[in-house]
Amino acid sequence: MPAPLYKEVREKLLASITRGAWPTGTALPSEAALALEYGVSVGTLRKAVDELVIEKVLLRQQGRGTFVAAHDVERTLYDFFRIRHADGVSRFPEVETISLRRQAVDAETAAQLQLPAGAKVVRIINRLGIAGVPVVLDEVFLPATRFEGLTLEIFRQRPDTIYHLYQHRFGVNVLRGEERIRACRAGAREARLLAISRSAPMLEVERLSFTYYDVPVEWRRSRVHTAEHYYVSDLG
Amino acid sequence: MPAPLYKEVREKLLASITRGAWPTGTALPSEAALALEYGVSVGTLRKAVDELVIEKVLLRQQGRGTFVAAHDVERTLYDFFRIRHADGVSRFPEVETISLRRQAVDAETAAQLQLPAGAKVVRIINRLGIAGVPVVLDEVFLPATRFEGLTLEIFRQRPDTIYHLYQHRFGVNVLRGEERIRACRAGAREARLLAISRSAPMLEVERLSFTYYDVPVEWRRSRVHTAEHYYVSDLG
DNA sequence: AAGTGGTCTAGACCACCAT
DNA sequence: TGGTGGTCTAGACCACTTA
Repeated sequence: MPAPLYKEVREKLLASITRGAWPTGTALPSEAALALEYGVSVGTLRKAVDELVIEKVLLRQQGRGTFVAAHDVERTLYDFFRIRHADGVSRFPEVETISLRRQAVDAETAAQLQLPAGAKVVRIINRLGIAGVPVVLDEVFLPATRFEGLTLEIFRQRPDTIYHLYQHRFGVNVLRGEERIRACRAGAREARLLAISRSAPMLEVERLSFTYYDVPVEWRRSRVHTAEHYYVSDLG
Repeated sequence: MPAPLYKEVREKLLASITRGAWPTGTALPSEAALALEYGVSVGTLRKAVDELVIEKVLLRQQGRGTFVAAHDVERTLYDFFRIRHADGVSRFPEVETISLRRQAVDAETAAQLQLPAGAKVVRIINRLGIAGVPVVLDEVFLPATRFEGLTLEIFRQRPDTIYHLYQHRFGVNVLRGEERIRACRAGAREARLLAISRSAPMLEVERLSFTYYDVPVEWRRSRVHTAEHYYVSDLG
């Protein structure tokens, strides 16, 4: 047999989830019911669910059920925001959206997002502050086809995190990302918007984010002023 | 019952491993034998081993056995070396050890390594090159008591990686690390040893590494020149 | 009390490795 | 061929949540 049974079950579950069989935040049928439906034992069904829980596609709660995971503040703060104040405390940043507009994709972004030349992207510029101090300048690129109808108004008035907005409004579930970091100098724009001196050393962080099946859905380039902050990364 | 049975079995296994019951690289008794010894079912024993495999304390090989994991080049390259050439290819760095000496610990390092004031540390300075180009200047601090007998000779003549040396010569198994990254400017030393201009922007990477039970065993501060290289990090 | 996920068991069979 | 880990099953019982 090429693939183990629990891998096949995992695939069926994932297919159902991406198809929208169970909307974000709702409960799946019980493990016993799913095992019966797929014609496998509960143990095998659980092994399939285990994997999706590790990938944060599903969320188990003892006594309550198994749910399609929803992006919330904790997920964003712990998994997708790697900047800490020098005191070590993890705080949620204040996001101030400066602009949002649609434009033709540039070559670099097209390559990262696997878009054809000439495709349209939504470009959003944000300034992030921590405890009132401006620290990050963000440039976000989204494939326009996946985010039709996204306006500055909607982006600014989201009640929760950016990735929660992607998920509940556009059905785009960001599961993981890859970041590349270089040192750079502040340019005129960073100096002005972050109130720092030109040519101050900064981090340039590029992020490519993926949804189900490793499809890229967001490309961003951030510049981080690390005088009173740092970027954290776990090894091992 | 406070802790599940498989957690207790995990603890017993980990205790035996740290006690040195099975030297690094050797095989444990079979799962059936261990289950019998601990008085649990094979399923429960496997669940305990599963966790230690995820933590990379143990290594399973179908048909051969379960082994105490040994640090090798792949582990170092994929888990503990986050610098890539701009072309995206992952290459193993050339390490050139510039100095090794013992000295009294400074306040910062003492706090990180949880050492008392006045304790001795081994301080090692390395220059790392990628494809012949010097890229990183490393300052490594080790608690002297754990690394008695470590000399420049031994450090330079290790056959394998630095963490493999720690493991097989001093019984120190590095399992995970935490890194903090800031932007900085090259100083006189970086400019001289990496052949770059003074005040060029660089990354300052601080790493605290841990062994079993989250005990810190190594503290290092690196400066990385990112003109032709970048640092990678995975999110999610 | 009923329903959910979490733990644990005992055993069968398969895939792989060494000899 | 014999021993190892990998998969899969069927069922019992426990812990937790909700009503």
